[in-house]
Amino acid sequence: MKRSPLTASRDVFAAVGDPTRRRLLDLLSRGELPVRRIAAPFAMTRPAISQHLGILLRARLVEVRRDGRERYYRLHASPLRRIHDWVRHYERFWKGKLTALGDFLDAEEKKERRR
Amino acid sequence: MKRSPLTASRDVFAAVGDPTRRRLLDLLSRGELPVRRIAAPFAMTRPAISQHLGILLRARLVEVRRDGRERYYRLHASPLRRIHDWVRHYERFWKGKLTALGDFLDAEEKKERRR
DNA sequence: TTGACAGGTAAGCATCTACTTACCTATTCT
DNA sequence: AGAATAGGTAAGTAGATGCTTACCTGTCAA
Repeated sequence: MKRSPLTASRDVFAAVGDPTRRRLLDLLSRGELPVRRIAAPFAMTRPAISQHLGILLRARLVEVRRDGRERYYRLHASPLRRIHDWVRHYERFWKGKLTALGDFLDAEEKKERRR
Repeated sequence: MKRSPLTASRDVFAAVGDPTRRRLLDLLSRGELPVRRIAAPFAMTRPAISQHLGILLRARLVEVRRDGRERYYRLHASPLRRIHDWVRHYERFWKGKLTALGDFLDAEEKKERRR
């Protein structure tokens, strides 16, 4: 699978694949914040946070609002819907409702393969 | 955020962050398959697929069963629950139910900050 | 207007990642 | 037994990632 240099910037899955960025979203789910405030609880420099925010921005997971010299970032959760929908497909598997059917299908497929 | 060399191996989010691995899970959701069958539809060599399966295995997203010289991989969806739970937390945001409250909280926080 | 603050951005670096090819072991088929 | 098949694993590589420091612009306050 080709991965252009900006994959994580666009792909919600990749964007959320990083634990720091997940923490950022969690933090922003409490309400909008200026960068300085966002960066404070993290053990990394502000530019690093800025870069993570840039990735979240390009994945449309956050929005910015300028106010004087500050930039307030706020959560924009809707792209997470894509992940939600994808995972939801698998819900039936871990809920066990499909175990029997799954096994049945597996067996059927094995028969198929033998032909 | 420190990332040991095997991060993706353990972290479900990272494991699922890769599009190829997502496709693998989708494929396996139809039933178990031997590696050769799994690799067929992918435009990449079998060892590459083997490595991806290794990562999914360490993330406990798949299980293997040996049968002669073949190894049947099958989906083990339950770790996806973690992602589901995490995303579900944000559901209320994109459903818009919290927009008004969100704005209210933002406003409150701004007042707070001004003090 | 000069300095301090907010924050984006470039350059550089160490490491990780997603592949490849080459090779090895276990099993089955003749 | 010997060849073919299934598939794991090592080593190498190009490029992506996650940081850092250095620097720049825009805004506010004295």
